[in-house]
Amino acid sequence: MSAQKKPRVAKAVARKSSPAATRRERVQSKEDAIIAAAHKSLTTRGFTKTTMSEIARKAGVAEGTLYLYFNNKNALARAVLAAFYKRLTETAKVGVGKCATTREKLEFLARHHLESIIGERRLLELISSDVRNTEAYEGSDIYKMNREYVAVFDDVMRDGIWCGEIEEGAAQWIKRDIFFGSLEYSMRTLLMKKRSSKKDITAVVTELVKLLMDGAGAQFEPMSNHDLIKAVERVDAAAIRLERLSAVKM
Amino acid sequence: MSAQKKPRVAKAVARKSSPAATRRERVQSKEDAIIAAAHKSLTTRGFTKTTMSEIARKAGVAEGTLYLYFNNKNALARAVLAAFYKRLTETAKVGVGKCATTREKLEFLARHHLESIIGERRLLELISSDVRNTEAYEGSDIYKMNREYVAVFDDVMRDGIWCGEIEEGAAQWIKRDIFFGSLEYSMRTLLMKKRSSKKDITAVVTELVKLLMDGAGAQFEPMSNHDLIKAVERVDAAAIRLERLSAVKM
DNA sequence: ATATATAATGAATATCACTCAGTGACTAAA
DNA sequence: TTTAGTCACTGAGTGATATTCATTATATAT
Repeated sequence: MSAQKKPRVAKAVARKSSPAATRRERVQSKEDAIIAAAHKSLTTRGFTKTTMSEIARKAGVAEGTLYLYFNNKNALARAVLAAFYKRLTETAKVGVGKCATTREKLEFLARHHLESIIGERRLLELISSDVRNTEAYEGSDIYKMNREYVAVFDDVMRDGIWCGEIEEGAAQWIKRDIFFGSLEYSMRTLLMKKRSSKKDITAVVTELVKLLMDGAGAQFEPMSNHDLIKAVERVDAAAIRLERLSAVKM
Repeated sequence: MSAQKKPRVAKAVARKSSPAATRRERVQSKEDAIIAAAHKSLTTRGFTKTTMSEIARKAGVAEGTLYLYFNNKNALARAVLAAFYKRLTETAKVGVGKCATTREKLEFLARHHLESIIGERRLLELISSDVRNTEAYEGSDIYKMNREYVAVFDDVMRDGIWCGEIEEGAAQWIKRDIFFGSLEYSMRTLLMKKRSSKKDITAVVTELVKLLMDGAGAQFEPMSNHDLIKAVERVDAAAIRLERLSAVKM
Protein backbone atom coordinates (compact mmCIF):
# COMPACT_ATOMS: atom_id res chain seq x y z
CA MET A 1 0.00 0.00 0.00
CA SER A 2 2.63 2.44 -1.02
CA ALA A 3 1.25 5.14 -3.30
CA GLN A 4 -2.08 5.25 -1.57
CA LYS A 5 -4.34 8.19 -2.32
CA LYS A 6 -3.73 10.97 0.07
CA PRO A 7 -6.83 11.44 2.22
CA ARG A 8 -8.13 14.92 1.70
CA VAL A 9 -8.40 17.01 4.80
CA ALA A 10 -11.57 18.99 5.20
CA LYS A 11 -10.87 22.66 5.24
CA ALA A 12 -13.38 23.30 7.99
CA VAL A 13 -14.89 26.13 6.03
CA ALA A 14 -17.12 28.39 8.07
CA ARG A 15 -20.74 27.68 7.22
CA LYS A 16 -22.21 30.25 4.91
CA SER A 17 -25.75 29.63 6.12
CA SER A 18 -26.79 30.06 9.70
CA PRO A 19 -25.61 26.97 11.60
CA ALA A 20 -28.86 26.64 13.47
CA ALA A 21 -30.85 26.01 10.32
CA THR A 22 -32.32 22.60 9.69
CA ARG A 23 -30.70 20.30 7.17
CA ARG A 24 -33.49 20.97 4.72
CA GLU A 25 -33.05 24.72 5.08
CA ARG A 26 -29.33 24.48 4.60
CA VAL A 27 -29.74 22.46 1.44
CA GLN A 28 -32.29 24.93 0.13
CA SER A 29 -30.12 27.95 0.80
CA LYS A 30 -27.20 26.25 -0.89
CA GLU A 31 -29.34 25.60 -3.94
CA ASP A 32 -30.29 29.24 -3.96
CA ALA A 33 -26.66 30.26 -3.71
CA ILE A 34 -25.78 28.05 -6.67
CA ILE A 35 -28.59 29.45 -8.77
CA ALA A 36 -27.63 33.00 -7.85
CA ALA A 37 -24.00 32.38 -8.77
CA ALA A 38 -24.98 30.73 -12.03
CA HIS A 39 -27.35 33.58 -12.79
CA LYS A 40 -24.62 36.11 -12.34
CA SER A 41 -22.16 34.29 -14.54
CA LEU A 42 -24.67 33.41 -17.22
CA THR A 43 -26.01 36.92 -17.55
CA THR A 44 -22.62 38.56 -17.63
CA ARG A 45 -20.60 36.09 -19.67
CA GLY A 46 -23.14 33.98 -21.56
CA PHE A 47 -23.66 30.23 -21.55
CA THR A 48 -20.58 29.04 -23.40
CA LYS A 49 -18.08 31.20 -21.59
CA THR A 50 -19.48 30.36 -18.17
CA THR A 51 -17.61 27.44 -16.65
CA MET A 52 -18.83 25.14 -13.94
CA SER A 53 -15.75 25.79 -11.84
CA GLU A 54 -16.48 29.52 -12.02
CA ILE A 55 -19.99 28.95 -10.74
CA ALA A 56 -18.73 26.65 -8.01
CA ARG A 57 -16.21 29.22 -6.88
CA LYS A 58 -18.81 32.00 -6.80
CA ALA A 59 -21.24 29.80 -4.89
CA GLY A 60 -18.59 28.71 -2.40
CA VAL A 61 -18.90 24.99 -3.12
CA ALA A 62 -16.83 22.33 -4.83
CA GLU A 63 -17.40 21.60 -8.48
CA GLY A 64 -18.75 18.17 -7.72
CA THR A 65 -21.37 19.65 -5.45
CA LEU A 66 -23.04 21.36 -8.39
CA TYR A 67 -23.84 17.94 -9.75
CA LEU A 68 -25.59 16.91 -6.56
CA TYR A 69 -28.09 19.70 -7.20
CA PHE A 70 -28.28 19.72 -10.99
CA ASN A 71 -27.65 16.91 -13.42
CA ASN A 72 -25.58 19.01 -15.76
CA LYS A 73 -24.80 22.49 -16.97
CA ASN A 74 -27.97 22.65 -19.04
CA ALA A 75 -30.16 21.70 -16.12
CA LEU A 76 -28.55 24.41 -14.03
CA ALA A 77 -29.12 26.95 -16.77
CA ARG A 78 -32.73 25.83 -17.00
CA ALA A 79 -33.16 26.41 -13.28
CA VAL A 80 -31.83 29.93 -13.68
CA LEU A 81 -34.22 30.50 -16.55
CA ALA A 82 -37.11 29.14 -14.55
CA ALA A 83 -36.40 31.56 -11.74
CA PHE A 84 -36.28 34.39 -14.26
CA TYR A 85 -39.64 33.40 -15.73
CA LYS A 86 -41.17 33.20 -12.30
CA ARG A 87 -40.14 36.77 -11.47
CA LEU A 88 -41.20 37.95 -14.90
CA THR A 89 -44.66 36.43 -14.63
CA GLU A 90 -45.19 37.80 -11.16
CA THR A 91 -44.30 41.38 -12.01
CA ALA A 92 -46.26 41.20 -15.25
CA LYS A 93 -49.41 40.13 -13.45
CA VAL A 94 -49.08 42.83 -10.84
CA GLY A 95 -48.46 45.53 -13.42
CA VAL A 96 -51.36 44.54 -15.64
CA GLY A 97 -53.62 44.59 -12.62
CA LYS A 98 -52.93 48.28 -12.20
CA CYS A 99 -53.95 49.19 -15.76
CA ALA A 100 -57.44 50.19 -16.84
CA THR A 101 -57.77 49.89 -20.60
CA THR A 102 -56.59 47.14 -22.89
CA ARG A 103 -54.23 49.55 -24.59
CA GLU A 104 -52.62 50.45 -21.29
CA LYS A 105 -52.27 46.80 -20.40
CA LEU A 106 -50.64 45.92 -23.69
CA GLU A 107 -48.31 48.87 -23.49
CA PHE A 108 -47.31 47.94 -19.98
CA LEU A 109 -46.72 44.31 -20.96
CA ALA A 110 -44.69 45.29 -23.99
CA ARG A 111 -42.50 47.71 -22.08
CA HIS A 112 -42.09 45.31 -19.19
CA HIS A 113 -41.08 42.47 -21.48
CA LEU A 114 -38.71 44.56 -23.53
CA GLU A 115 -36.96 46.07 -20.55
CA SER A 116 -36.67 42.71 -18.86
CA ILE A 117 -35.17 40.89 -21.80
CA ILE A 118 -32.78 43.73 -22.46
CA GLY A 119 -31.61 43.49 -18.88
CA GLU A 120 -31.19 39.73 -18.95
CA ARG A 121 -30.52 39.30 -22.62
CA ARG A 122 -27.96 36.57 -22.13
CA LEU A 123 -30.63 34.31 -20.68
CA LEU A 124 -32.51 34.29 -23.96
CA GLU A 125 -29.56 32.53 -25.54
CA LEU A 126 -30.44 29.58 -23.40
CA ILE A 127 -33.89 29.31 -24.83
CA SER A 128 -32.93 29.36 -28.45
CA SER A 129 -29.76 27.32 -28.28
CA ASP A 130 -29.17 24.47 -25.94
CA VAL A 131 -32.08 24.40 -23.62
CA ARG A 132 -34.82 23.90 -26.17
CA ASN A 133 -32.95 21.21 -28.00
CA THR A 134 -31.52 19.20 -25.18
CA GLU A 135 -34.69 17.61 -24.03
CA ALA A 136 -38.27 17.32 -25.06
CA TYR A 137 -39.30 20.91 -24.67
CA GLU A 138 -42.96 20.25 -24.18
CA GLY A 139 -43.56 19.03 -20.66
CA SER A 140 -40.37 20.61 -19.36
CA ASP A 141 -40.29 23.15 -16.59
CA ILE A 142 -39.34 25.92 -18.97
CA TYR A 143 -42.24 25.13 -21.24
CA LYS A 144 -44.70 25.35 -18.37
CA MET A 145 -43.14 28.57 -17.12
CA ASN A 146 -43.35 30.07 -20.56
CA ARG A 147 -46.97 29.02 -20.93
CA GLU A 148 -47.81 30.64 -17.63
CA TYR A 149 -46.04 33.82 -18.65
CA VAL A 150 -47.66 34.28 -22.04
CA ALA A 151 -51.00 33.48 -20.45
CA VAL A 152 -50.86 36.97 -18.99
CA PHE A 153 -50.90 38.35 -22.53
CA ASP A 154 -53.66 35.95 -23.57
CA ASP A 155 -55.83 37.08 -20.69
CA VAL A 156 -55.41 40.72 -21.63
CA MET A 157 -56.37 39.97 -25.20
CA ARG A 158 -59.37 37.90 -24.16
CA ASP A 159 -60.61 40.72 -21.96
CA GLY A 160 -60.02 43.17 -24.77
CA ILE A 161 -62.12 41.12 -27.14
CA TRP A 162 -64.82 40.59 -24.53
CA CYS A 163 -65.31 44.31 -23.97
CA GLY A 164 -65.01 45.17 -27.64
CA GLU A 165 -61.69 46.98 -27.54
CA ILE A 166 -60.12 44.36 -29.76
CA GLU A 167 -61.60 42.72 -32.80
CA GLU A 168 -61.80 38.94 -32.61
CA GLY A 169 -59.50 37.99 -35.43
CA ALA A 170 -57.38 35.01 -36.37
CA ALA A 171 -55.96 32.39 -34.06
CA GLN A 172 -54.82 33.83 -30.78
CA TRP A 173 -51.42 32.15 -30.86
CA ILE A 174 -50.50 34.08 -33.97
CA LYS A 175 -51.05 37.41 -32.27
CA ARG A 176 -49.06 36.17 -29.31
CA ASP A 177 -46.16 35.33 -31.60
CA ILE A 178 -46.38 38.72 -33.21
CA PHE A 179 -46.28 40.41 -29.85
CA PHE A 180 -43.38 38.54 -28.26
CA GLY A 181 -41.51 38.00 -31.50
CA SER A 182 -41.46 41.66 -32.34
CA LEU A 183 -40.18 42.54 -28.92
CA GLU A 184 -37.37 40.00 -28.94
CA TYR A 185 -36.24 41.12 -32.35
CA SER A 186 -36.49 44.75 -31.35
CA MET A 187 -34.25 43.98 -28.43
CA ARG A 188 -31.49 42.93 -30.80
CA THR A 189 -31.91 46.07 -32.84
CA LEU A 190 -31.94 48.27 -29.77
CA LEU A 191 -28.82 46.67 -28.38
CA MET A 192 -27.01 47.32 -31.61
CA LYS A 193 -27.70 51.02 -31.63
CA LYS A 194 -25.00 53.10 -30.03
CA ARG A 195 -27.19 54.59 -27.39
CA SER A 196 -30.54 52.92 -27.14
CA SER A 197 -32.54 55.37 -25.14
CA LYS A 198 -35.79 55.27 -23.25
CA LYS A 199 -37.34 57.02 -26.19
CA ASP A 200 -36.55 54.11 -28.48
CA ILE A 201 -38.23 51.66 -26.17
CA THR A 202 -41.29 53.86 -26.02
CA ALA A 203 -41.35 54.11 -29.79
CA VAL A 204 -41.26 50.34 -30.20
CA VAL A 205 -43.92 49.77 -27.57
CA THR A 206 -46.25 52.41 -28.93
CA GLU A 207 -45.92 51.30 -32.51
CA LEU A 208 -46.43 47.63 -31.71
CA VAL A 209 -49.54 48.23 -29.65
CA LYS A 210 -50.83 50.68 -32.21
CA LEU A 211 -50.37 48.00 -34.83
CA LEU A 212 -52.13 45.36 -32.77
CA MET A 213 -55.05 47.65 -32.04
CA ASP A 214 -55.35 50.09 -34.91
CA GLY A 215 -53.26 48.75 -37.77
CA ALA A 216 -50.77 50.58 -39.91
CA GLY A 217 -52.44 50.45 -43.28
CA ALA A 218 -53.37 53.58 -45.15
CA GLN A 219 -56.87 54.24 -43.94
CA PHE A 220 -59.10 55.50 -46.69
CA GLU A 221 -59.35 58.98 -45.26
CA PRO A 222 -62.01 58.28 -42.69
CA MET A 223 -64.18 61.32 -42.08
CA SER A 224 -63.88 62.70 -38.60
CA ASN A 225 -66.97 63.25 -36.53
CA HIS A 226 -66.12 66.92 -36.46
CA ASP A 227 -66.25 67.21 -40.22
CA LEU A 228 -69.47 65.29 -40.38
CA ILE A 229 -71.16 67.47 -37.77
CA LYS A 230 -70.12 70.63 -39.59
CA ALA A 231 -71.52 69.24 -42.81
CA VAL A 232 -74.79 68.29 -41.16
CA GLU A 233 -75.06 71.73 -39.57
CA ARG A 234 -74.73 73.39 -42.92
CA VAL A 235 -77.45 71.20 -44.38
CA ASP A 236 -79.57 71.93 -41.35
CA ALA A 237 -79.12 75.66 -41.78
CA ALA A 238 -80.10 75.40 -45.43
CA ALA A 239 -83.25 73.49 -44.52
CA ILE A 240 -84.18 76.13 -41.98
CA ARG A 241 -83.78 78.86 -44.55
CA LEU A 242 -86.00 76.93 -46.90
CA GLU A 243 -88.61 76.41 -44.18
CA ARG A 244 -88.68 80.11 -43.45
CA LEU A 245 -88.98 80.85 -47.12
CA SER A 246 -91.96 78.60 -47.65
CA ALA A 247 -93.57 79.80 -44.41
CA VAL A 248 -93.42 83.41 -45.61
CA LYS A 249 -94.92 82.53 -48.94
CA MET A 250 -97.76 80.52 -47.46
CA MET B 1 18.39 10.95 -31.57
CA SER B 2 16.56 7.85 -30.57
CA ALA B 3 12.85 8.47 -30.13
CA GLN B 4 12.63 10.82 -33.02
CA LYS B 5 9.22 11.78 -34.33
CA LYS B 6 8.07 9.41 -36.98
CA PRO B 7 7.74 11.32 -40.24
CA ARG B 8 4.17 11.14 -41.41
CA VAL B 9 3.69 9.60 -44.79
CA ALA B 10 1.23 11.33 -47.05
CA LYS B 11 -1.69 9.12 -47.86
CA ALA B 12 -1.62 10.13 -51.51
CA VAL B 13 -5.28 10.83 -51.45
CA ALA B 14 -6.87 11.18 -54.86
CA ARG B 15 -7.59 14.81 -55.57
CA LYS B 16 -11.19 15.71 -55.05
CA SER B 17 -11.03 18.71 -57.35
CA SER B 18 -9.98 18.47 -60.96
CA PRO B 19 -6.19 18.36 -60.99
CA ALA B 20 -5.92 20.75 -63.89
CA ALA B 21 -7.48 23.62 -61.94
CA THR B 22 -5.37 26.58 -60.95
CA ARG B 23 -4.09 26.88 -57.43
CA ARG B 24 -6.59 29.58 -56.68
CA GLU B 25 -9.43 27.44 -57.98
CA ARG B 26 -8.32 24.45 -55.98
CA VAL B 27 -8.21 26.47 -52.79
CA GLN B 28 -11.62 27.93 -53.53
CA SER B 29 -13.21 24.55 -54.13
CA LYS B 30 -11.71 23.24 -50.91
CA GLU B 31 -13.15 26.17 -49.03
CA ASP B 32 -16.51 25.41 -50.58
CA ALA B 33 -16.21 21.78 -49.55
CA ILE B 34 -15.47 22.78 -45.96
CA ILE B 35 -18.41 25.17 -45.85
CA ALA B 36 -20.70 22.55 -47.33
CA ALA B 37 -19.59 19.96 -44.79
CA ALA B 38 -19.98 22.43 -41.94
CA HIS B 39 -23.40 23.43 -43.20
CA LYS B 40 -24.56 19.84 -43.22
CA SER B 41 -23.34 19.14 -39.70
CA LEU B 42 -24.52 22.43 -38.25
CA THR B 43 -28.02 22.16 -39.66
CA THR B 44 -28.48 18.55 -38.63
CA ARG B 45 -26.76 18.45 -35.25
CA GLY B 46 -26.55 22.07 -34.11
CA PHE B 47 -23.52 24.12 -33.16
CA THR B 48 -22.50 22.52 -29.89
CA LYS B 49 -22.80 18.92 -31.02
CA THR B 50 -20.93 19.55 -34.25
CA THR B 51 -17.23 18.81 -33.81
CA MET B 52 -14.40 20.10 -35.90
CA SER B 53 -13.14 16.59 -36.55
CA GLU B 54 -16.56 15.64 -37.88
CA ILE B 55 -16.47 18.56 -40.31
CA ALA B 56 -12.93 17.72 -41.34
CA ARG B 57 -13.86 14.12 -42.04
CA LYS B 58 -16.90 15.15 -44.10
CA ALA B 59 -14.86 17.66 -46.06
CA GLY B 60 -12.04 15.18 -46.67
CA VAL B 61 -9.33 17.26 -45.03
CA ALA B 62 -7.28 17.10 -41.87
CA GLU B 63 -8.49 18.88 -38.77
CA GLY B 64 -5.65 21.37 -38.91
CA THR B 65 -6.56 22.32 -42.45
CA LEU B 66 -9.81 23.81 -41.23
CA TYR B 67 -7.80 26.40 -39.37
CA LEU B 68 -5.98 27.46 -42.53
CA TYR B 69 -9.33 28.55 -43.91
CA PHE B 70 -11.13 29.76 -40.79
CA ASN B 71 -9.70 31.10 -37.59
CA ASN B 72 -11.95 29.06 -35.35
CA LYS B 73 -15.22 27.21 -35.10
CA ASN B 74 -17.19 30.43 -34.77
CA ALA B 75 -15.67 31.90 -37.90
CA LEU B 76 -16.55 28.77 -39.81
CA ALA B 77 -20.11 28.91 -38.55
CA ARG B 78 -20.27 32.55 -39.56
CA ALA B 79 -19.17 31.64 -43.06
CA VAL B 80 -21.95 29.07 -43.28
CA LEU B 81 -24.42 31.67 -42.08
CA ALA B 82 -23.15 34.19 -44.61
CA ALA B 83 -23.70 31.71 -47.42
CA PHE B 84 -27.21 31.10 -46.13
CA TYR B 85 -27.96 34.83 -46.08
CA LYS B 86 -26.65 35.21 -49.59
CA ARG B 87 -28.98 32.54 -50.94
CA LEU B 88 -31.85 33.92 -48.90
CA THR B 89 -31.39 37.45 -50.22
CA GLU B 90 -31.10 36.27 -53.78
CA THR B 91 -34.27 34.20 -53.77
CA ALA B 92 -36.13 36.92 -51.88
CA LYS B 93 -35.26 39.54 -54.48
CA VAL B 94 -36.27 37.30 -57.34
CA GLY B 95 -39.56 36.37 -55.71
CA VAL B 96 -40.52 39.92 -54.85
CA GLY B 97 -39.80 40.93 -58.41
CA LYS B 98 -42.55 38.63 -59.57
CA CYS B 99 -45.22 40.16 -57.34
CA ALA B 100 -47.49 43.00 -58.31
CA THR B 101 -49.03 44.56 -55.20
CA THR B 102 -47.43 45.44 -51.92
CA ARG B 103 -49.59 42.89 -50.18
CA GLU B 104 -48.44 40.15 -52.49
CA LYS B 105 -44.84 41.15 -51.97
CA LEU B 106 -45.14 41.12 -48.21
CA GLU B 107 -46.91 37.80 -48.22
CA PHE B 108 -44.27 36.31 -50.43
CA LEU B 109 -41.48 37.67 -48.25
CA ALA B 110 -43.12 36.42 -45.08
CA ARG B 111 -43.72 32.94 -46.43
CA HIS B 112 -40.27 32.77 -47.96
CA HIS B 113 -38.62 33.82 -44.71
CA LEU B 114 -40.69 31.49 -42.57
CA GLU B 115 -40.15 28.46 -44.75
CA SER B 116 -36.44 29.17 -45.01
CA ILE B 117 -35.83 29.54 -41.32
CA ILE B 118 -37.88 26.47 -40.57
CA GLY B 119 -35.75 24.51 -42.98
CA GLU B 120 -32.47 25.80 -41.58
CA ARG B 121 -33.59 26.50 -38.05
CA ARG B 122 -30.33 25.30 -36.51
CA LEU B 123 -28.49 28.15 -38.20
CA LEU B 124 -30.49 30.70 -36.26
CA GLU B 125 -28.93 29.37 -33.07
CA LEU B 126 -25.70 30.79 -34.32
CA ILE B 127 -27.03 34.29 -34.58
CA SER B 128 -28.48 34.50 -31.13
CA SER B 129 -25.82 32.63 -29.21
CA ASP B 130 -22.18 32.66 -30.05
CA VAL B 131 -21.86 34.52 -33.28
CA ARG B 132 -23.33 37.80 -32.20
CA ASN B 133 -21.41 37.94 -28.99
CA THR B 134 -18.02 36.76 -30.08
CA GLU B 135 -17.00 39.84 -31.96
CA ALA B 136 -18.21 43.31 -32.67
CA TYR B 137 -21.37 42.54 -34.56
CA GLU B 138 -21.52 45.78 -36.44
CA GLY B 139 -19.03 45.75 -39.26
CA SER B 140 -18.94 41.97 -39.41
CA ASP B 141 -19.84 40.00 -42.49
CA ILE B 142 -23.01 38.72 -40.92
CA TYR B 143 -24.14 42.21 -40.08
CA LYS B 144 -23.69 43.36 -43.65
CA MET B 145 -25.43 40.27 -45.00
CA ASN B 146 -28.33 40.83 -42.66
CA ARG B 147 -28.57 44.48 -43.69
CA GLU B 148 -28.68 43.49 -47.30
CA TYR B 149 -31.35 40.93 -46.66
CA VAL B 150 -33.72 43.12 -44.68
CA ALA B 151 -33.21 45.83 -47.27
CA VAL B 152 -35.48 43.77 -49.49
CA PHE B 153 -38.26 44.28 -46.98
CA ASP B 154 -37.43 47.97 -46.61
CA ASP B 155 -37.68 48.47 -50.36
CA VAL B 156 -41.08 46.81 -50.49
CA MET B 157 -42.32 49.05 -47.72
CA ARG B 158 -40.89 52.17 -49.31
CA ASP B 159 -42.62 51.34 -52.58
CA GLY B 160 -45.81 50.64 -50.70
CA ILE B 161 -45.70 54.04 -49.05
CA TRP B 162 -44.79 55.75 -52.30
CA CYS B 163 -47.82 54.40 -54.12
CA GLY B 164 -50.12 54.91 -51.18
CA GLU B 165 -50.75 51.27 -50.27
CA ILE B 166 -49.08 51.75 -46.91
CA GLU B 167 -49.40 54.64 -44.54
CA GLU B 168 -46.16 56.38 -43.65
CA GLY B 169 -46.04 55.71 -39.96
CA ALA B 170 -43.39 55.43 -37.29
CA ALA B 171 -39.72 54.63 -37.80
CA GLN B 172 -39.22 52.03 -40.46
CA TRP B 173 -36.90 49.86 -38.36
CA ILE B 174 -39.69 49.21 -35.92
CA LYS B 175 -41.91 47.72 -38.61
CA ARG B 176 -38.98 45.68 -39.82
CA ASP B 177 -38.52 44.26 -36.33
CA ILE B 178 -42.17 43.46 -36.11
CA PHE B 179 -42.07 41.64 -39.40
CA PHE B 180 -39.00 39.49 -38.87
CA GLY B 181 -39.48 39.10 -35.14
CA SER B 182 -42.96 37.74 -35.52
CA LEU B 183 -41.81 35.24 -38.10
CA GLU B 184 -38.92 33.95 -36.05
CA TYR B 185 -41.08 33.53 -33.01
CA SER B 186 -43.78 31.87 -35.06
CA MET B 187 -41.22 29.41 -36.28
CA ARG B 188 -40.66 28.22 -32.72
CA THR B 189 -44.36 27.83 -32.16
CA LEU B 190 -44.85 26.00 -35.42
CA LEU B 191 -42.01 23.61 -34.72
CA MET B 192 -43.53 22.76 -31.36
CA LYS B 193 -46.85 21.75 -32.81
CA LYS B 194 -47.11 18.09 -33.58
CA ARG B 195 -47.82 18.51 -37.23
CA SER B 196 -47.22 22.02 -38.42
CA SER B 197 -48.96 22.05 -41.76
CA LYS B 198 -48.88 24.32 -44.78
CA LYS B 199 -52.11 25.77 -43.52
CA ASP B 200 -50.46 27.02 -40.35
CA ILE B 201 -47.79 28.82 -42.30
CA THR B 202 -50.42 30.43 -44.46
CA ALA B 203 -52.36 31.52 -41.41
CA VAL B 204 -49.31 33.18 -39.86
CA VAL B 205 -48.35 34.91 -43.09
CA THR B 206 -51.84 36.16 -43.79
CA GLU B 207 -52.41 37.42 -40.30
CA LEU B 208 -49.07 39.21 -40.09
CA VAL B 209 -49.51 41.00 -43.40
CA LYS B 210 -53.10 41.81 -42.57
CA LEU B 211 -51.86 43.34 -39.35
CA LEU B 212 -49.17 45.37 -41.08
CA MET B 213 -51.58 46.64 -43.69
CA ASP B 214 -55.03 46.72 -42.16
CA GLY B 215 -54.63 46.36 -38.42
CA ALA B 216 -56.52 44.13 -36.06
CA GLY B 217 -58.28 46.60 -33.84
CA ALA B 218 -62.02 47.03 -33.80
CA GLN B 219 -62.44 49.89 -36.23
CA PHE B 220 -64.86 52.54 -35.04
CA GLU B 221 -66.97 52.20 -38.13
CA PRO B 222 -65.42 55.14 -39.89
CA MET B 223 -67.72 56.71 -42.42
CA SER B 224 -66.43 56.33 -45.92
CA ASN B 225 -66.36 59.19 -48.35
CA HIS B 226 -68.71 57.19 -50.46
CA ASP B 227 -71.30 57.01 -47.71
CA LEU B 228 -70.92 60.71 -47.03
CA ILE B 229 -71.33 61.64 -50.66
CA LYS B 230 -74.47 59.54 -50.92
CA ALA B 231 -75.86 61.24 -47.83
CA VAL B 232 -75.06 64.67 -49.18
CA GLU B 233 -76.64 63.75 -52.48
CA ARG B 234 -79.84 62.76 -50.72
CA VAL B 235 -79.91 66.07 -48.87
CA ASP B 236 -79.14 67.82 -52.11
CA ALA B 237 -82.02 66.08 -53.84
CA ALA B 238 -84.36 67.04 -51.04
CA ALA B 239 -83.30 70.67 -51.33
CA ILE B 240 -83.94 70.60 -55.03
CA ARG B 241 -87.42 69.21 -54.47
CA LEU B 242 -88.08 72.02 -52.01
CA GLU B 243 -86.77 74.59 -54.43
CA ARG B 244 -89.08 73.27 -57.14
CA LEU B 245 -91.95 73.36 -54.70
CA SER B 246 -91.39 76.96 -53.79
CA ALA B 247 -90.92 77.83 -57.43
CA VAL B 248 -94.35 76.36 -58.22
CA LYS B 249 -95.95 78.26 -55.42
CA MET B 250 -94.45 81.49 -56.61
C1' DA C 1 16.86 20.03 -61.55
C1' DT C 2 16.60 22.97 -57.64
C1' DA C 3 14.76 26.41 -54.75
C1' DT C 4 10.95 28.68 -52.87
C1' DA C 5 6.41 29.40 -51.66
C1' DT C 6 2.15 27.44 -50.68
C1' DA C 7 -0.86 23.93 -48.73
C1' DA C 8 -1.80 20.25 -45.74
C1' DT C 9 -1.12 17.20 -41.88
C1' DG C 10 -2.09 15.10 -37.29
C1' DA C 11 0.12 14.50 -32.75
C1' DA C 12 0.34 17.40 -28.80
C1' DT C 13 -1.78 20.80 -25.64
C1' DA C 14 -5.22 23.20 -22.99
C1' DT C 15 -9.71 23.65 -21.39
C1' DC C 16 -13.86 22.06 -19.74
C1' DA C 17 -17.98 19.14 -18.41
C1' DC C 18 -18.69 15.46 -15.74
C1' DT C 19 -17.51 11.16 -12.45
C1' DC C 20 -16.38 8.75 -8.39
C1' DA C 21 -13.91 7.04 -4.51
C1' DG C 22 -13.48 8.81 -0.35
C1' DT C 23 -14.24 12.28 3.80
C1' DG C 24 -16.83 14.69 7.19
C1' DA C 25 -21.22 16.17 9.65
C1' DC C 26 -25.36 15.16 11.56
C1' DT C 27 -28.94 11.97 13.63
C1' DA C 28 -30.94 8.25 15.96
C1' DA C 29 -30.61 4.07 18.31
C1' DA C 30 -28.11 1.38 21.93
C1' DT D 1 -21.67 8.54 25.60
C1' DT D 2 -20.85 5.42 21.96
C1' DT D 3 -21.87 3.63 17.57
C1' DA D 4 -23.87 2.85 13.18
C1' DG D 5 -25.93 4.85 9.37
C1' DT D 6 -27.27 8.38 6.25
C1' DC D 7 -26.72 12.64 4.07
C1' DA D 8 -23.83 16.26 2.10
C1' DC D 9 -19.73 17.37 0.22
C1' DT D 10 -15.08 17.20 -1.95
C1' DG D 11 -11.59 17.63 -5.69
C1' DA D 12 -8.36 14.83 -8.31
C1' DG D 13 -9.15 12.11 -12.30
C1' DT D 14 -11.31 11.05 -17.06
C1' DG D 15 -12.65 11.76 -21.59
C1' DA D 16 -14.00 14.82 -25.17
C1' DT D 17 -12.96 18.62 -27.99
C1' DA D 18 -11.09 23.16 -29.90
C1' DT D 19 -6.85 24.89 -31.25
C1' DT D 20 -1.65 24.98 -32.20
C1' DC D 21 2.58 23.98 -34.48
C1' DA D 22 6.51 21.38 -36.07
C1' DT D 23 6.84 18.87 -40.00
C1' DT D 24 5.84 17.04 -44.58
C1' DA D 25 3.95 17.27 -49.29
C1' DT D 26 2.91 19.73 -53.49
C1' DA D 27 3.09 23.28 -56.89
C1' DT D 28 5.45 26.91 -59.17
C1' DA D 29 9.34 29.64 -60.58
C1' DT D 30 14.18 29.92 -61.93
